[in-house]
Formats: sequence, C-alpha cells, structure tokens
Amino acid sequence: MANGGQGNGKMATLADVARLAGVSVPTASKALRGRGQLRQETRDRIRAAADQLSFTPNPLARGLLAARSGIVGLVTHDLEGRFSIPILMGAEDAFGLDRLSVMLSDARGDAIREQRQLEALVAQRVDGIIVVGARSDERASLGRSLPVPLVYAYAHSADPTDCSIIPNSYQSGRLAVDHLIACGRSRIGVITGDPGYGASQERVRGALDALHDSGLAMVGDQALFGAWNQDWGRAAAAALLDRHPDLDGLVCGSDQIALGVLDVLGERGVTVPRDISVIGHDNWEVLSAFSRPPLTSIDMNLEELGRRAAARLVEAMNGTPAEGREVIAPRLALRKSTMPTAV
Amino acid sequence: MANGGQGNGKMATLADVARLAGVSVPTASKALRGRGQLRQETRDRIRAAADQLSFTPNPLARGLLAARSGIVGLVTHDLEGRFSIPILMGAEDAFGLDRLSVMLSDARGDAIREQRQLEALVAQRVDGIIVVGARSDERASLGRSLPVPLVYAYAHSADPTDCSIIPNSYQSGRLAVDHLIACGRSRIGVITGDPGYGASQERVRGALDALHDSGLAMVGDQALFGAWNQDWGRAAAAALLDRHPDLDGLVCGSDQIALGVLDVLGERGVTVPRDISVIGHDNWEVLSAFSRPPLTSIDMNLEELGRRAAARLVEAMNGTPAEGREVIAPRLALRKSTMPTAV
DNA sequence: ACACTTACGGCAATGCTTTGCCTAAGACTG
DNA sequence: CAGTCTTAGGCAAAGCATTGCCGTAAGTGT
Repeated sequence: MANGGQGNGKMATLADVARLAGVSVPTASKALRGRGQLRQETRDRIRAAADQLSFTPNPLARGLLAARSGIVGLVTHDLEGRFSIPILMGAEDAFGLDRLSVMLSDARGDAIREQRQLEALVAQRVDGIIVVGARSDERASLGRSLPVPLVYAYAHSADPTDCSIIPNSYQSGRLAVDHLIACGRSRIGVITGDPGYGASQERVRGALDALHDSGLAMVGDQALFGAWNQDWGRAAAAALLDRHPDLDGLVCGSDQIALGVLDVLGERGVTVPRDISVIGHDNWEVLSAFSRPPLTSIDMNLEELGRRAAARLVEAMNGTPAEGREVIAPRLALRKSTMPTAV
Repeated sequence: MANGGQGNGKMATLADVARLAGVSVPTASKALRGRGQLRQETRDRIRAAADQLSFTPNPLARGLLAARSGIVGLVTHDLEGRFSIPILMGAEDAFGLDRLSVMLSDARGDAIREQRQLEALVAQRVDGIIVVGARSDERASLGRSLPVPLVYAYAHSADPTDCSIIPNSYQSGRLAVDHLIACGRSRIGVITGDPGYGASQERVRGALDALHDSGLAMVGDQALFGAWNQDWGRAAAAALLDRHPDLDGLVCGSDQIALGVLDVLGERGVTVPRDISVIGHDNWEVLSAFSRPPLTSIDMNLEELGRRAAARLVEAMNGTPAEGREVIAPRLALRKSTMPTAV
C-alpha cells in the first residue's frame, strides 16, 4: 500500500542476501565490494544471491556512512531558454561516469529563489553544486559559505578565485569573421544584440580584432547593437544595407537575429550566400538548420562546457579544487548561408 | 580537505544541537519535529540551538528510517527538444510544494538507456518516477515490475491501467479550427507533420470534426502530412495555394511548419492575416512571437501537464494511484496572424 | 601429537534521525 | 504526610551498509 499499489514490495537488503547465502551481513558486504579475505566459492555464492534478489545497496545507508550522498545539485536560471539544456546534458553525461546523480532545480533568474534552492540542495546533502547562469556574463559570487564545492557555468563568478567555466565569446567573434574572410568576403558588418551583455561586447571585440588582423575595417565602423530577436535583425539589416549596399558578409549575434536578417535580404532580392554570406551565433538547430538558406552558425560547445564544469566539480569534490575561469572554444557549424561556391 | 577546500567543514548534526541545548538527542528531535511532551521553554531553547548551528536534518538518515528518500526521478527523452522543458518545470514546481527533490536523467530516446536510467533511479531509492516521452504518442508500458509508482507524461503508456497525462491533441485541432471560424474564415486547409505521430492524426481529426460541426469542408478534402519543419511548410503551402487560391485559413501542425508557410505566403504577396489567417501549434515563443506577423498558436499547456503529472505521482506515492489517461486542455495563444480586423 | 601459521568469516561499532517505552521528579489529593 | 497522577525528557532500538578487529578452524611443520 505504501508504494502506491505498484511494484513488488520492499527492496532486498544486504541482510536478505546474507541470509540467502548463509553468511553474515558484513561478509556479504565484503564479498560484493571485493574486500576482505573470502573464498572464491563464497564470493560467488553471495554474488549469486545478490543477483537473485536483484540487490542494490541502499545509497542512503551508504551515504550516511561515507558522509557522501553521491548527488550533485544543478541550479539553473534559464531552463526555458536554449542555453541551459545543452550544458545540463553535458554535465549529466559527465557525472554519469562517476556514478553521480543530478538533482535539478530552476531558480528562474531570481536571486532569492536561487538562495532557497541552494539551501535546499545543501539540506539534501549534495556533494557539490553547479550554478548555470542565464547569460554569459559576470554574476555575483556566492562566496565560500556553502559547505560543498561550487562551480559556475556559462556565467562566471565575479570572484576570480571561484571556479567558472564559460564560453569563449571573444573567440566566437574571431571565428565568425575569419570564416567569412575564408569565404572570400571583405566588406563585413556586425549586427548583434543587447549591448548590456558581456557576450555581445566580447564577440564584437573578437570580430574587430579579426578584421584588423586581416587588414580590414568593419563596414559601418561599428557593430549594431539592439535586441537578440528577429525584429531587430530585420531593422538593423535594413538600415545597414541602406547605407552600405556593397556589404558582402554579415556576422549576427544570434541565430534569431540572423533569421530576421535573412528575411530582409530575401525581400530585397539579395541572394544568400551568392551576394552576402551570413553567419549566426548559438547554432540553435531549429532555427539555423531550417532557414532559407540553412544558416552557418557559431556553436558555443555548451555540451562540452557542461561536461567540463562537471569534471571540475568532481575534482573539487575529490579535494583538488580549480580556481579561475576556464573558457571553452567555440566551433563552426557550417551550412549554406556562408558558402559562395556552394550549389 | 574532503570538501574541496570550500565551506566551513562538517555540517551540524542533531547531536551537536542536543549538546548545545543540554538535552539528549531524541529530545532535540522531538522538539524540532513538534512531537513528544516537552516544556515550551525547552522547545525554544532547542530551536534556538538548532538555528544557531543552522542545523538541517540529514535526509539520508531520515530517509533510511522512513524508507522514503524524498526524491522523485524524472526520465526524459527529448531534453533538446521543446516539449520536455516546460513539463519538467511544471513538475519541479509541483514537487516543490511537497518538498520533494527532482533527480533528472535523459534517456535520449533510447530504450536501453531508459532501462538503465530507471534502474539507476530505483537504486537511488527514488519514491516515484515520471517518464516524459519524446512525442505525444503511445509507448510501451514499463509494466509493474518497478518498486515505485510511475506516471507517464506527454507519451501515454500502452497499458490503460497505467497512469498517463497527455495533451489533448484532438481538442487542439478543434480549437484551431474554431478560432479560424471565429475569425470569419470558411475555406480552411490543414498542413501538418509526420503522419506517424498520433498527435498529428488526432489534431486533424479534431479539425475535421470542428469543420463538420460548422457545416464546412476542409479545403483540399484532406490534411497534408509531411514533416514537422519549415521546409515542409513551404512545400505544402505552395502546393495547397496552387490548387486552392481561395484559401483563407490555414491550420499548421507546428510553429515550424507555420513559419515555412508564412515564408511562401509572403513571397506570393498574400497578406497575413488580411488574406489568410494562419495558426500554428506548440506556441514555441522564439518562433511564434517573432515571426512576421507574430503567429497565433495552440499552446499544449505543458507546464500544467507537468504539474498534473507530479500531482498524480504524489497521490500514487501516498497510496492512491490513479489509473488511465488524463488529458490536458490546450489554450489559444493569440497573436496577429489570425486577426483579420487587427491593424 | 603439539605448536604455529594462514585463511576465512563473524562481531561490534559507526553514521544520523526517529519513535515507542519507560522513569524520575514534581504536583496534587485524601 | 503518604500515595497517585502527570509531565518532562532520557534510553534503546530500528533502519542499512561498511570496516577494523578478532576468533576459529584448517593446514603445516617438527
């Protein structure tokens, strides 16, 4: 009744296994854990008994003794958005290797809620926590008051002695521009999102440096900042094209912006990629893979970021915490929107 | 060292509280849990000691005794996709009310992986499990062999005695058509996705019924099945318009399809919503809110679905399991693409 | 045949909280 | 003043797995 009418009742305990195998409880434990001095025959018998009862050690009891729960907490701020998910998947993947379970909670961008979630996780005796930021930007440090190690992902802590894993936005900007140049473009403009985001500033900086290194100037001299969505992409593209009809390459701060840009180019009879190469950021497949033409995009490698954050947290949990920021290199997701020689 | 150099060492135990308050451990427990016969003054003193040490009971010890971990498992199949996330958020929300923690694992659509994840969750002694399907369709039952209650969300179990919470696809189809009719449309076509999805069939059935109830026929006599993406939306819209230029309303099986449809309509100089009202499904904001014009869409109320699934699971965990399928009513997310009278 | 070594496996304790039962002290009544 | 009732709080056990230590039986050597 207590289990809701489902299932086959209580789970087997080590005592059940020991009884079935005709040994004491500690002996059974040793057999299954490969410790102690036991005859092979005894080990096999206990092993068989455990299998027969499909015994799995109770992690509560084990955790109680080891003072480790085997659970890590993951606090996210942007579950609805596109960034948390790949990070989360990468992290879950990596934790799986260490047989750690992931406890998820979403703070919805609210600092109070975050505090509560953290307390709840600590109360649950998680062994470590990853905090995934809503945006790739600096955030306040949570300090050293928590009794477990902490790794910041996507958003980095303001305290440089905290451990943060972040995307390399500067490199993203460079990569985008270098790719356009490699495609034979030389009159390159940049349309990006909210100037209040560190990511947009960094990407623009990277783009400018890449242009400079190739002896080029940015068309319009500066990037157009606005919002992260299609509407701004349309507006900015229209404005930029009006002033610079000779544009032949466009870096967009997000795939959403790029989609708006493609709309306007299509309307004006500018063929992509023949006349202009367009590259987006984020590589959000549902947008980039099905636009017309499919959109080349910079992928932040968020899954790798999540994996790395998990790896760093595991290290910290094992007593060797890392300090400082680690950046994850972006990668190019090549599609048709940038390849002038493509069909 | 064991905690990675962070934090302030070990957490307080009940023994610490008891010592500080000058009572025995069981007395401290009773005071904090409101049990037993204690003087008010004693209670207060223990409470104060607990606060001072910021004591929280160790859930491992508590769970060991109660044979309840306070953790529920959530197995998902489509974390990358758009459907799991709102369900997950709704569920997490609802579980929070019962002070249950959510342990997440993603099976990536792989049955073997799913089996492993379930075993891992059971090994973790979760008190219940929600399985979120990748598509709103029937799936094989996992049977009654698990020792904890199970609720299926989004995809329903083939076994009608399992508990499943699913979106009402039939109602979605009806709602879409009824809305178009309410907007004064009468020559309505349907473009939807993969015919192998139960959801597309159900929605079409609902649409047909709604048309029939209003004495209308579907333009083209039958829905166009294809894929869930923009490409198919473009192709199908072109074909449908060629054959039926008098079309004045279009139900799309997904927002992605609708976006492709809007592309073609724009190209052909058909103005939305003046000439044709277009309605999508899924209400995926990043697509629907920023299309031109913004897209009216049917929202499956997935967050509510998640909440409901969580509520059912909690009931089952408390000994009153629900049986059968429960459907969640969809809701209209009204935007400009359907309102002929709008600016 | 006796002493000694080795191998095997059991005992007890630990980790933390909760609950049922019991006792000691204080209050009240005859 | 003695005896009973009440009240406050302590004791012990349970829940499960793990580990160090110890005892015992078998086996070996002289």
